[in-house]
Amino acid sequence: MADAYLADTLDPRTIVMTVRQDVHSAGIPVLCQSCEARHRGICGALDPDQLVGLAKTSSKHTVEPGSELMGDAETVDSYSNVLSGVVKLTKSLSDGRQQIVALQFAPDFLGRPFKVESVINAEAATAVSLCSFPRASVERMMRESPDLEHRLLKQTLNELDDARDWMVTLGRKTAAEKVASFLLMIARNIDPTLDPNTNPTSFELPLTRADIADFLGLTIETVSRQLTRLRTDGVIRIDNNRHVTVDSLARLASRSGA
Amino acid sequence: MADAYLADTLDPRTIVMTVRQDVHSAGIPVLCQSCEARHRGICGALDPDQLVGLAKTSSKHTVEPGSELMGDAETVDSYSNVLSGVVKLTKSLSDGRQQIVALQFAPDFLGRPFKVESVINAEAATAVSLCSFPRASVERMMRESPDLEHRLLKQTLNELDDARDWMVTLGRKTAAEKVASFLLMIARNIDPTLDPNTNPTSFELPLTRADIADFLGLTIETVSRQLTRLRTDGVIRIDNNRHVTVDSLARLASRSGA
DNA sequence: CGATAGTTTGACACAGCTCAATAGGCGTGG
DNA sequence: CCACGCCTATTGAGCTGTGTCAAACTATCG
Repeated sequence: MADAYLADTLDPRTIVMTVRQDVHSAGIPVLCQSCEARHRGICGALDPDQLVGLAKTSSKHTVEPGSELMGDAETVDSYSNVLSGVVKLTKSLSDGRQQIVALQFAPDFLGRPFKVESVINAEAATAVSLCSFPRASVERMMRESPDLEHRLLKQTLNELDDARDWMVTLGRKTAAEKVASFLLMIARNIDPTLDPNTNPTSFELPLTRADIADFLGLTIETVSRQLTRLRTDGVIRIDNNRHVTVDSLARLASRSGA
Repeated sequence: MADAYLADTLDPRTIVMTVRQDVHSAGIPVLCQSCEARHRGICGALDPDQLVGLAKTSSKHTVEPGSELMGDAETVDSYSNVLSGVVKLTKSLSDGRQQIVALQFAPDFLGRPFKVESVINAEAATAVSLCSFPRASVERMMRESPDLEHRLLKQTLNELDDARDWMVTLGRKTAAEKVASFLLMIARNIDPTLDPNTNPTSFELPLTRADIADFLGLTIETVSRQLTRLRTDGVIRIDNNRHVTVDSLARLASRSGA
């Protein structure tokens, strides 16, 4: 969580270009140059000048799995982009029952604008690297750049679509279908370019069994039983509890209820 | 879903005002004057000139319970504001299992911008009155008025919060808690000014038992049993299957698991 | 190599589902 | 005004998928 951000922006390469507003990486802070969020994420809405401004107060850092990123009922004082890893957003009932309401992957924007208090918990599911901005900077940028708000609206609409898709999974699918849906969703998010016909695929599960249960509205035991069922039926292979190989995505999809 | 919208906007009263950009209802189309959406909804983002422009192509109309407002995989060519009544948004699995993923009340904006196809179904749960705009008009307004997009972002963020709250209900609550949560949610949405201490409260259920079941991820029978249980326990009273009276909202809330 | 955290497996219980019958609300027509 | 039929809601009886509790297994790491 160091604040060594000025170092990067003072790098000589930052000011290599002479022509302003040039084609591509002209005038772009080094901090941002190889950043995925600049292309697919919300930073893509900013021009080089704005990026330089934002980069002055932003910082990259990496956190351990399990770290709290945003506490329930805590005041939110910064926003972040997820650069790598997986963040889980959770909500809890007073008696401790928990539900994961979303997973965030790179280059998602993390934080809830226009609300001082958050009733959601954000926690690193895996090792996560983030690029964080002070709340005030983001809100100023948003006022200056309608395109930034536009991108945020688009991401929010996508998250809303995802949330509603997941509501169907939670409300209407069987345990077996839930687990298959989960694996499918992970496969697609870990490798967004994944072609349904590209078989086999393999990936690391970013969540423990307990997390998967909290995401699917099931118990650990039921998740485990359904995974072994998929394994014994030859739909997936599992190594080291975390590494999953799917021979036929279509076969997995046919078990997901969609 | 008739296209008789010009009738209203040609009404002479529409062009009564002479002073432009004036304090309050100056220059505001009659169509909009007593419209809740102009105050609490997204139309509040528009100045009188813009309102006049939008009103030219907009139309109020009323539909019967059960009418489809937006078909699965149908091309969306208009957006609407809900002026009264309740719209249910549903999603279905291929074998017919259904989940209601949201209810929309006045003055919600109805439609999914930036996507030509919708994978969601919208259906009138009660009699519904709408104010509809051609897709193109709304999108032009959005480009012209960042504040409009800002309001849309805010509504979308609220809907996302609602969806995630409901995910907890679907994934982690018992049948009894689900039904109590549902009644509480309806009570709050029918009368948004509802003070938790204002007792008793009473309202019409906008949904059939089947709809409630689809919203809660339960069966009709379970919903019915839980309602009778709440009734025999004296938490609610039910007349004519639809009219519910809650003597103590706090007592209902304590059964909702929140 | 033991300790710890995560996972799997088994036996059993129970919440909620299924199927079936009954009851109530409401409009239509006699 | 009642009789009928239709649709919706309730109630009952039994079943089953998923939860609960407990024990065994496995991976990882000091």
